[in-house]
Amino acid sequence: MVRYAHAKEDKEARRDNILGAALCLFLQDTRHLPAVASIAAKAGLAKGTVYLYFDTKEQIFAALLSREWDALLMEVEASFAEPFEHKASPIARFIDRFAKFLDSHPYFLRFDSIGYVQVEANLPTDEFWRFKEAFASALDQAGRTVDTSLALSSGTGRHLLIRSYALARGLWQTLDLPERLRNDTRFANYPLANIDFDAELRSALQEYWHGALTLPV
Amino acid sequence: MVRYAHAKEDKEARRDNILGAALCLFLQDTRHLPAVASIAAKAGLAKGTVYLYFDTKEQIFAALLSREWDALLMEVEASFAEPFEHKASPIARFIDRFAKFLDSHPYFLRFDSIGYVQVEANLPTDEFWRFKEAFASALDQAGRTVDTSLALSSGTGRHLLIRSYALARGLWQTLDLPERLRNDTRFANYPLANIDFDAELRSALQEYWHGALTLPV
Amino acid sequence: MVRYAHAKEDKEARRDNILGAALCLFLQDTRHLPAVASIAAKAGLAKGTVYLYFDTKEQIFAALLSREWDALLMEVEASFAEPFEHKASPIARFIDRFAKFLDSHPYFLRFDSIGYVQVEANLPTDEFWRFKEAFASALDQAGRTVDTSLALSSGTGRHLLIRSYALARGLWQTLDLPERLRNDTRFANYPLANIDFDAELRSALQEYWHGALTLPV
Amino acid sequence: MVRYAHAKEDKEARRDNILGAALCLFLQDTRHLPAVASIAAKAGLAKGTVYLYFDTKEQIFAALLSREWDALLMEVEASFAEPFEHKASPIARFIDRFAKFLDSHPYFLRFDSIGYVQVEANLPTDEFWRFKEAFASALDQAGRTVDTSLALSSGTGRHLLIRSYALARGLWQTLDLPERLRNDTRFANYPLANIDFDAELRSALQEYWHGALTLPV
DNA sequence: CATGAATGAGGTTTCATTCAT
DNA sequence: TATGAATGAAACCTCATTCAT
Repeated sequence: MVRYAHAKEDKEARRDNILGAALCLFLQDTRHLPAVASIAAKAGLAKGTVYLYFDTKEQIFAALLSREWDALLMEVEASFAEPFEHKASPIARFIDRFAKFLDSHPYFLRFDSIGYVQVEANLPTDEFWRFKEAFASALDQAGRTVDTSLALSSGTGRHLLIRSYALARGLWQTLDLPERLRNDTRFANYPLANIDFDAELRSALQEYWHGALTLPV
Repeated sequence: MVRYAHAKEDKEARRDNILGAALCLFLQDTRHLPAVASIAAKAGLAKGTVYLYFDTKEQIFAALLSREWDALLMEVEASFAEPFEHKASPIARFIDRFAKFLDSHPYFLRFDSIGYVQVEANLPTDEFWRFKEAFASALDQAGRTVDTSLALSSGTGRHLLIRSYALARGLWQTLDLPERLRNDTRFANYPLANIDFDAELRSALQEYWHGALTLPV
Repeated sequence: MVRYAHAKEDKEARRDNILGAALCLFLQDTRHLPAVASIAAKAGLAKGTVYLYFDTKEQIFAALLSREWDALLMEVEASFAEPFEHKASPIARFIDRFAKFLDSHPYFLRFDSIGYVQVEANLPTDEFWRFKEAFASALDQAGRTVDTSLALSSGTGRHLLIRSYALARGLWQTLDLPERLRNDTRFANYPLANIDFDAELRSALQEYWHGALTLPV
Repeated sequence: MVRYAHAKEDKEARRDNILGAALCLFLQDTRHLPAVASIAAKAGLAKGTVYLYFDTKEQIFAALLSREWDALLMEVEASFAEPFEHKASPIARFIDRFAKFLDSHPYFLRFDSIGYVQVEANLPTDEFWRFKEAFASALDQAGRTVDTSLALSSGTGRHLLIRSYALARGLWQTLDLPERLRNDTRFANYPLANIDFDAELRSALQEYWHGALTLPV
């Protein structure tokens, strides 16, 4: 990493560096947004430098969220856009990939959950709309892909995706418990502690998609 | 309201008073937990008085959440426990009551969302488990009522309820936007702004329950 | 203990009760004055009741201190006033009794030390002077007894006592460490932790009295 | 004073500045540790700035105490280490310098007294040990200088110093009265109010050292 | 571009004391 | 006399952000 990021590519590298540091710290305590000071320290930068790349603390996390959302929606599109294989229906493929994505990005749902509360609440208005519109349009596009793939009426795919994600997010928040309480003796007795998120999600999605596609109008 | 709440009923009234003030303030800015100072002011009390009734700021909100959860789960149980009327299946009745409850308690989902982040993260450990266990056991009971009503295998009802609520919570967080942005001109152009939460939720629940009950094992 | 202390003797018993509770709590954390609430609880009374017997929190501790001072100075007087035994000089007897008293009243020096800072600082003026004058006159009297016993010029005995006590108090503060740090591993390595207060005090007093009585004017 | 203390020397100046402000405020009410807010105000800084230089309020006062202790013990060492002059024995020189130091640092004994109660009780454990060990080792060194100068057996010097200081501290606490009471009419009648601390200390030290060095073992 | 010192609002909690009951 | 609910002034500390260097 250069010391003075004058070139555009160096700047982007530095920006990524900051994002990486923020993510890393967030993973250590997923109910709190890490302090700017600690992000800077982790990135090997001074506090002020972080503010050369982001206007606001929340902007950092909004950027991270956007990045993750893009990745997820690309995954979704791929599930439906890829050439048909006759053994796997695109829906089963979608559920599998969706669940795998969330499983391999354990911070995503935590992040999004905290994002609803902490990030959206403090994001400067402009930034907020940019963030939301990026999300909405990526979602639209993925929804259209679903429509095409499954020959649904326009807009149905988007609904399906929104609800699928709603299920995932809602389940997560119901089942997740703060790390610091995992060692507590009472944890073992907590009935919801033994539910496996991944299995639960797959099962819920199957039920939901089955219902959505078979329910008479 | 008496000045000195000596009698047990007066104490409860005061406690409720504080909870009411907290809720009222929360509704004005649903992404932040109001400060204790403002809760006290709203309730017409001194800051210290609030701490006579609650040990911790988070305890106030945990109490509010518990109270809401109890009300919701009682509603759910009622949907399934009441004598069968042949025109409405218990499921349709459940969906209707569930949606109505959330519609008439607009803060509930916001509250629960912020609760996941702010309340759980800072609640003293003991209080946390009391809170969680109350939730889990009320949920268990409601789940059993569903099992009985629909003649399901044990534990299925609880799953159905968890997923129903997950859907509600997840949808809410996807569709909700901070009040302060409702007046923004860009709001009108935001595609997800025009989706009606109540309708969306009912539709999603119908799809889900239909799927859950018809999906071959 | 009666419920309503109307009779004078009942009142005094209640007052003593409060003093006892205060002392007991103080012994558990000798660097902080216990809270009035905890004193009341320990005494089985309501907070307000304590204020029927003492105007101020500090008054409680001033009363305790006075009581201890009286006991100590009586002990001192006894050392010098008792009939001569030829094997023990009154000085050796004084040192022994003085050290024993402090050893068996472990809270005295702690109390007095904290008293200098916390009690005197907040005692209402009138109360303060009553407290100080009681001390000064008891001291005077004891000093005169020393003068008589040792045939010293007037006022010398008081000096000797003041300085003896100064040595005790100063040594205590130098050697004492907060309880919470006694378990710390670093405690073992702290050179002053191994000095025995009682032995140190006896030795210091012997040196001092020897010097005071032999130093040529 | 520069506005931004980047250079090391500027930082030290600022630190000293804060210490000075703390000391100044302490002198105005020697029984209470001043609030951080007032220290900051006095130093012309924001509250947060103070916390850039000290982790804790108590650390400020521990630093002041350490500084004073170093100065005092250097003075002590100098008394004994300087080349012999035949008119003044090192002991007389020590007593003179010691008394002068305390006379010209009127806050030292007050500070140390309040330190015993307020600082030690609340200092974070690590900081506490650093503080105590600095004291113990400076004391050890000074004690060794005394040993050498007076040809005493090892460890005797330290004892002599501890007891000398105990005498000073104890006398101070016995004779000192809160400023606010100096104007009180009753002050004039208080017998201990007329005792001059400096004279009393010198006399007590002479007696003690004479005794310590002449007492047969 | 990079730094990191300075800012200061903001928030929680404690507790001596009062006073209606 | 006894109670204990109510008070509200402190006090400490954090941290996002600014800005002189």
